[in-house]
Amino acid sequence: MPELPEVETIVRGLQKSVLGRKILSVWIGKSDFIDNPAEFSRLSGQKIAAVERFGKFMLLRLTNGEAVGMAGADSVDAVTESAASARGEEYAASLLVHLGMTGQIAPTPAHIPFDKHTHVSFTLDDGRELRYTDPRRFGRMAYLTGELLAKEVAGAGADPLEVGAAEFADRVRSRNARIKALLLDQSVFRGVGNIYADESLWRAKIHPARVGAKLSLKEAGTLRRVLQEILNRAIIMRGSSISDFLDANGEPGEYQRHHRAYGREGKPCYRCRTPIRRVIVAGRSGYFCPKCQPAPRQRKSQRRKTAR
DNA sequence: CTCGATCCCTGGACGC
DNA sequence: TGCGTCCAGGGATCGA
Repeated sequence: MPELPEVETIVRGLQKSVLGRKILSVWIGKSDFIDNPAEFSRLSGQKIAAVERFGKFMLLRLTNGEAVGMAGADSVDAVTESAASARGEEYAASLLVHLGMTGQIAPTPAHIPFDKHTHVSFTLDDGRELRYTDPRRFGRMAYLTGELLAKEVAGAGADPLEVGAAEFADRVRSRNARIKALLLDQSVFRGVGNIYADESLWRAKIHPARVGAKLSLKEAGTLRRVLQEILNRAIIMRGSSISDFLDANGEPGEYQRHHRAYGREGKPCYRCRTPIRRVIVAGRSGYFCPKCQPAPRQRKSQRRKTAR
């Protein structure tokens, strides 16, 4: 399940492998995970000018190989466009890619047969094909121009690696939802998923069902610090390979070896040896140490819902 | 606002 | 070997 570190790993791989390549043509198989598949024909002829990560999204920034301006664009517009482009502020369009649970994207030599679940393939000008493969199709792709992209970006939460202590504490402590739900909410912090939520809560010794507003300033500060440490460390280790995550070179990440809570139900806590437990919080499995991460006093609305 | 439930989808685990 | 069943889970959506 690609979260921030895994997406960052893939983005860095794509920056090395496809930056500057021109898309010659597009092939689409199943398209039910694409916002606007008809628009994809516009990708032909465009150049991949940048690859960026935005939360769990990847953005392939595109510049038009041909004249950028619309019909009738005069030279002033052309100069403006060029200057803006040089500053890296504007692109003709962007291809938004979300890997969902099982999505993979990688350049592949054209002679290699398609994987069973390859749904999109971009033929590049160097003979390779940038292929998107996703068995469960929980991912998402969209061809976005400036305004659509702006709308997409507007609702996103803070980047957990960039957010300051004050803003982090405010985003958490102004909410009555449980901290696990807040960490998973992409409109609060963009990029955090189940693994790194559990890992950071374990490190901060905070129970996943604690209410955001009831965290102390000190707890919020600790949580931010360990979350950033964990994400940065995971990026260095090229992410966690839980199911089938592979980086751009087909190599698994290493960070799963450092998991302290996620997936460790019944195994001893690395701090106190108490068996790790699993609960459902915010509709997701949550792994935690019942001793190190003491449960909050029960609210009437959250009585035991985990039995089934 | 916050919650749980439901759906999307397929592969893998498990039971027989 | 081969079924059937259950489950995982990011995110959208809906009703409570």
